Amino acid sequence: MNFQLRKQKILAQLAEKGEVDTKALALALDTSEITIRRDLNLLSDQGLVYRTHGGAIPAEAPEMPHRFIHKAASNLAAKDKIAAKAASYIEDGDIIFMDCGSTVFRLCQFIKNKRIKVITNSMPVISELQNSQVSLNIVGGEYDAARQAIHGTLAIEHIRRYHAGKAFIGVDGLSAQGLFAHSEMEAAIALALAAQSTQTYLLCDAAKIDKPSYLQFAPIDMVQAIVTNADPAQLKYAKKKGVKIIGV
Amino acid sequence: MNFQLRKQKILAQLAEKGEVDTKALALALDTSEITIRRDLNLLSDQGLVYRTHGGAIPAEAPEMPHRFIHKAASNLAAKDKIAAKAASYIEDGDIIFMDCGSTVFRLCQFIKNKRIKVITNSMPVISELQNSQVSLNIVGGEYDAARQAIHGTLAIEHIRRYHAGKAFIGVDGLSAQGLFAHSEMEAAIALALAAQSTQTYLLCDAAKIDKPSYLQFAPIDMVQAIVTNADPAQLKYAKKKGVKIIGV
DNA sequence: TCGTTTTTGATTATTTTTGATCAAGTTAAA
DNA sequence: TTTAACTTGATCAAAAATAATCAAAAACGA
Repeated sequence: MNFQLRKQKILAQLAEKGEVDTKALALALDTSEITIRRDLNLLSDQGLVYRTHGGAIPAEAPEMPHRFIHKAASNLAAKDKIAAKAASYIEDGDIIFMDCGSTVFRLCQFIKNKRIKVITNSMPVISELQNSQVSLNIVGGEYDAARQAIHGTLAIEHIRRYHAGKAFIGVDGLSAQGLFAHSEMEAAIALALAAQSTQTYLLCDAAKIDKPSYLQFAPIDMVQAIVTNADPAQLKYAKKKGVKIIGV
Repeated sequence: MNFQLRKQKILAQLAEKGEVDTKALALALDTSEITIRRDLNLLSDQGLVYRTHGGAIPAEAPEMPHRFIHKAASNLAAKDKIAAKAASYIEDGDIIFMDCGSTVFRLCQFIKNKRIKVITNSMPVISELQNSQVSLNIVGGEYDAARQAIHGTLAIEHIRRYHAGKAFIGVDGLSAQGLFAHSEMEAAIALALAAQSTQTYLLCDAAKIDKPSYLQFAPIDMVQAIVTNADPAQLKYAKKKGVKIIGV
C-alpha cells in the first residue's frame, strides 16, 4: 500500500462521506495513524483536502457564505502564514500594489494598522481596508463580478500612472516555464503591477507549485521574491534565476 | 464531531431558522454548551454570526458603513420618492453616471434589476450593485474614507474617458446663484460627470433648496433636470433658465 | 552486492480541544 | 427595584491529536 493508493482511497472516502478521521483510516488502510496524518498533511498542502483535528473534510466544503471568503477558505492556514510572512516586509510609509489573489487578500488583516498606501483592483481588499489606517487608491475600470476585481484597459492605464515600492501578486500556477493565470485580464494586471513596482512579491501556496494553468504570461524572474509554504527544493529553478525564495 | 463540522451545521441551521440557541445546539451536535459557546464566539470573531444571549443570529450583511446610512437616513422617505421618480427615467441599455450623493445612493434599490451600465465613484453604490444585474464601472483614484467615495485627479481623468446618456448627481445646496458643494473634490466630480453626459439629473430634496453652502461651483443650468420634492414655485429661477423641474 | 534515499513506525513531548466548576454578569418576572 | 433563573467567561484539568525525533524497513541506483 503506497501513498498513491492511499491517496486515492482517502479522497474516495472523503467524496463519499464528507469527512474522514485518522483512526478509521489507519484501520481501513492497514497502516499507522502517523502515516495517515502525514498523508492528510500532504493532501492539505496540495489543496485537495481541508485538515481538521482528527481527520479532514473536503477542500470544497461550504464553509462560509460569501463566494470570495469561500475561495479563500481553502488552504486558509497556509495562506495566512504566507500572508503574515509577506506582511513582515511591509513598513510604515510604504506604497504597495495588491492584486486580486486570494492569498494576497489575506494580507489585509496584517496591514490594517500600518500607515501605508495601498493601490488595488480587488474588491474584497477594498472592503476590508476601507475603514482602516491604510490610505487606499482604487484602480478604476470595469468591474468583473466573477473575480470580484476591476479589470480592463483603463485599469491597466490607471496602474501605469503609479509606481510603488512593492507589489504583492498571486498566480494560478507556477512551473519552470513561468507564471500562469486564469485569464488574460488577470495576467495583464499582474504584468502591469510588476512593471510599476521596484520589488514584486509572489504569494504562492504549495498547491500552485508545478501546476501549469491556462495561460503562461511571464517568466518566473518577473518577480523578485516568492513567499511560499512549499519546500524550497521544489523551486530550485526559480532560485537559479535569481528569485529569492522566502519560506514560512 | 470537530469544529469544522459543527461550524457547518451551525451555519446551516442559522441560515434555515434565522436563529440558534446554545442548549438546542449542544443537544443536536452532541456536545457541551460551553463548546457551543466557544464555537459561536469564534464564528462571531470571524463575523459570520451575531452573538446574542443564549445563542446567535445571522450576521447582518455589513453592506454599508454606518456613517453613510446615517446620513442617508435623514429625510429618507423624501429621498426614496425622489430616487424612485428618477429611476423611472432609466431604461434597459442605458449607460449612466452616479455620484456619491446620499439621494443618488437611494437609486440603487430601483435599478438593481435593470440591464444597464453604471459608472460611479461612490463606494456605497458599488457595494450595493456589485451583486446585481447592473454592469459596474468603477472610477479609479484615491479613496476618501470620510465621503466614502473615490476622488482625485485620476478620478476626473477616468470620467473624461467615458460618456453616458444620463448622469445622476447630488449637491449640498442650491440657490439662484447656482450649485454648491462641500468640497472642491465633489464639485470637480460633479462638473466632470455633467460634461460627459447628454443629460444631467440633479436629485435634490427640499432641505437643500435655497441653501447656499461652502462652494458655488456651477450655474444652475449645468443640469438639464432637477428631481425634487420641493414646491416647483421655489425653483422658478431654474425653470427660467431652461431646467426641467420634475416633482414627486 | 553495497551504500543511499525514501518510507514507515515507535516513542515522547507539545499542542489543541474539550468539559467541569464557579464567580460575575444579564435577563426577565415579581 | 429586587429577586431568581439563566447565561457567560475564566480557570483548571483531562483527554485526544499532533509534531518532532530517531530508528528500522523497504526501495533504489550503481
